[in-house]
Amino acid sequence: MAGGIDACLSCSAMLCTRTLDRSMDKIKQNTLHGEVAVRIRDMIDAGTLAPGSRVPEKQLCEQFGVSRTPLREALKVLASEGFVELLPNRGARISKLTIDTLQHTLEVMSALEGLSGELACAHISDAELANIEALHYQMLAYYKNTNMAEYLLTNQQIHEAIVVASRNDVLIDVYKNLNQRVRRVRFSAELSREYWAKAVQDHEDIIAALRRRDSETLGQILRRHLSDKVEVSSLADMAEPKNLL
Amino acid sequence: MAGGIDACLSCSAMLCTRTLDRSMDKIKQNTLHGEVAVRIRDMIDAGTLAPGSRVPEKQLCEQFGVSRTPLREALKVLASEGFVELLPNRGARISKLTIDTLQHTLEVMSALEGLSGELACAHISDAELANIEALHYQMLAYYKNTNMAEYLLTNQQIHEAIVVASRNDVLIDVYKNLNQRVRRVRFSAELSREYWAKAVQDHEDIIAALRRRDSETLGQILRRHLSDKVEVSSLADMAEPKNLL
DNA sequence: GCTTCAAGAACTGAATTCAAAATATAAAAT
DNA sequence: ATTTTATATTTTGAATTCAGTTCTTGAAGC
Repeated sequence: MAGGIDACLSCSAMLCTRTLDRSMDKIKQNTLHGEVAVRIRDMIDAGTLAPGSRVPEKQLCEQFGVSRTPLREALKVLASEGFVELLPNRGARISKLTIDTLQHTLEVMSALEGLSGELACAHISDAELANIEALHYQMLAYYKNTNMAEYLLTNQQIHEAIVVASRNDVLIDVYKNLNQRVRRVRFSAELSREYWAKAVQDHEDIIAALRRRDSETLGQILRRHLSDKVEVSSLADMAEPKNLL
Repeated sequence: MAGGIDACLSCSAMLCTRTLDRSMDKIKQNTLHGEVAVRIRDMIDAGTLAPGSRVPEKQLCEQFGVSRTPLREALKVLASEGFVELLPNRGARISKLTIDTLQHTLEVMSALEGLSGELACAHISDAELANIEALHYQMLAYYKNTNMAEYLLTNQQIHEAIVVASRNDVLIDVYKNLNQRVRRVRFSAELSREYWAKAVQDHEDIIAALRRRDSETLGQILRRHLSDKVEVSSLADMAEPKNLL
């Protein structure tokens, strides 16, 4: 059981390597503190740094081979992103991801995806649409095979492609950040048969609206799509029990 | 002319003291780098640090009476928030706020306000609604008196109150951050008579929908309200000419 | 006069140092 | 035996230091 969860988490980390995060890397300059921040985020996702535990500065410095200065710079940034909390004179602690915060984050992401959909209808290229259609059929295949890990990955890629098609850099940036925050639990979700079927139907509608460039409809669907997930799916499974405040 | 702009900018800085920013301060711990970040943000808003110019580390250290360590920590955070850009081996530069970025930011804020409206209908208390109604009538008075500065201030307070009423902390946090990013130009906007009348009508509808707890309608209005502003108002006046890329 | 290059000064990024605070350990008292 | 107090150790926050880079200045060459 624990092994299964671990496997799933590392898969979710891998996913991000394959999708939005790395595709943005062209712009991103390689600062030392930035690299450290990436590593720490990954360790949080992987569970190597447990939510609620203190950040062992010295140990991480040795592990990364850097001094405390860039590490602490990274911690300030991670704090402003919500990954850690700064405790006065007690360093930093890994943030817990409560069900409330998860719900709130997915609500905001829904709103952003809704906007993405509207904007994407105005800006998407034929090539991008074709790519999304291809991902869609691939996803349907995974659904039919009950391959949930690959389904979730492809599903995520579709949503990211729509966000990118919005051509709104602020939107892309904020969405990416929020997605990172919930990464550690999103891909450990166990979808119920019922919900899964509903999500797939949503995606059929999403593709149809996108083909028609029907921004109104696409916006509506996407604003509900993720929020529904929060309500319908086994939310309790997504945020680890120990993370409930 | 320059004096007038300065006055307006300092007013916009003051505004934030009176509204969302400080009301959140209960939670916020006073870290040194955090204080420095606040000061630098204010200096950017006030124009003391000009967009496009390099950040004078040494000078600011002397001015704030701190060493470079906390200052540089603040700069990393400000970079992740988009206020400055980090140039490898060349320190930090104050970000320019282009018209595109402004437009993109207001679009995202619109989407967030739309969600706020929907959530506020479900969660708003009678006291909060009464407060918003009071602000609304106050704002109408400023409109009739053609007092644009106070109008914009009160307008902002209404929108913030709705966002807070959403009871979604992630939403409040992201909105606050985006609002900060555009603070420096938002309150220097010159509204046309025509647009101004339209905005006021929107607000009548907003209050009405809020009273009815009509989340559908309120969401729709709010999703358009700010975006319209972008299209209708004198956008060119909002982003300083020198900020156009 | 203008450009090119070199030496020095200033600045940046990151490691190190140091004082203050927190934590752990050990001794004393109940 | 348990709690309290005192001391030592560790950790944190921030200043300082230092190597490497960029910028400035001025002389040499075209």
